[in-house]
Amino acid sequence: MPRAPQKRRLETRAKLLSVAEEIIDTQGCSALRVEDVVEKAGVAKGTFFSHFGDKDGLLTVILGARVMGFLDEMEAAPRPQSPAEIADRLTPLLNFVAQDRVIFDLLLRYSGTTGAEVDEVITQGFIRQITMFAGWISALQAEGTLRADTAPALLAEGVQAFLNHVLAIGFCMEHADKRPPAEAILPYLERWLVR
Amino acid sequence: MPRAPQKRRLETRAKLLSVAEEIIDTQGCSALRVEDVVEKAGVAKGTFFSHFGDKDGLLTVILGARVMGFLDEMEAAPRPQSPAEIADRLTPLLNFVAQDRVIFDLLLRYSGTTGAEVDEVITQGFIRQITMFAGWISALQAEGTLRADTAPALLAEGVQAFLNHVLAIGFCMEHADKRPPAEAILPYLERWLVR
DNA sequence: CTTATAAATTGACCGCGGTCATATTTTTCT
DNA sequence: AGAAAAATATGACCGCGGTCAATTTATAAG
Repeated sequence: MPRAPQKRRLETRAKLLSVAEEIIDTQGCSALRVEDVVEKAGVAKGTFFSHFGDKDGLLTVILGARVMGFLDEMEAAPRPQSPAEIADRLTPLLNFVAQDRVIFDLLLRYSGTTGAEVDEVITQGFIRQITMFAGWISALQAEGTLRADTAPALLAEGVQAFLNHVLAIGFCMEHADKRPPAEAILPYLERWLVR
Repeated sequence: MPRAPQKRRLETRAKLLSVAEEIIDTQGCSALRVEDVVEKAGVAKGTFFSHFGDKDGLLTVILGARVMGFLDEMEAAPRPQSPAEIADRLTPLLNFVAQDRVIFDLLLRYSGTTGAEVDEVITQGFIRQITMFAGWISALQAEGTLRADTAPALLAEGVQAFLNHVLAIGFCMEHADKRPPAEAILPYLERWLVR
């Protein structure tokens, strides 16, 4: 079994993460360059890759943590009572993902990982998200608000599909259709969740 | 206005395209390297980029043409009479896109471009595809087969969303769930298109 | 035919993600 | 404490997409 990491390693990792987060917060994910990170952190390039595998590995850790934060908020808020309220709950997460194509691309790459590799933060996030959707839907089905002819799991997957769809659309028309994604998704939810 | 390209330029372009297509057919899109293409075509690197802008530009031309071929087939076939038959019509295109992540990623990047830049082949392909879906749906609504409470355009967009969803899922679970995408999409179509 | 002008091509060069044999530091063992 | 072993860090190096000032080739003008 692998030995616990030494203090030095944890410090190096923390340094790399904090430098990277600062760059992301000030310049966005697209501007993140590994060479900048290692230079500002005062470590060698190889060290970066021994910690995170590749650039996506770093992004996975940082973005995964942020996604988890949004999921915490969603779970803390009262359960939505309608498609419109579901769209409301999604707003912060959608705006976060919509702000940068790099975020969307990275999340999408993991958006179907429901099986193996559950160690990945992002995978856990997706499972949690789908589970949460299914919980919302299931409760609303019981109250008679949503269609009851379809399993909550399938409906939840569909919500995920629409979510990715409006995000993808948003990235394509650079300036046209400035409608926020949470608004764009509503027509789909109303048609998909209500019978 | 720009002058017509010279014969030499057309030959160079054709050579680059044929070499690239051969590599794609034998080794797949992921294995396509610009340096290989220019070497096999006997042309300098800069020439490649003066023709296609970037690597994606080349892929756009080649994959766009192939997608158009699939759309031709779909339009030639008799109009589908049910969600299951819609899934049938989608099968060749879905299998094509599902064969390589690079194809999926590239198509997705253009999948919402309905406004400007209509000169792009892929954009035209998407518009054509959505229009075709809407046509199918509209006809089936008139026959009473599909739900008539929702505009064909919105239903067609939803089909597109599910299509991308099952493809994304397919790429995530490397080996598990070997179900072909056309089969995976059916439950969604039945719930989305029928009331 | 010669010269000016535009089109097409060239290849040295750069940026940046990623690798790996080597060096340094920390831990373990006697 | 000192030696062996394991963990960590290093930086020269590579692959490959992409750039651009300079060169060659084709077309138009005199």
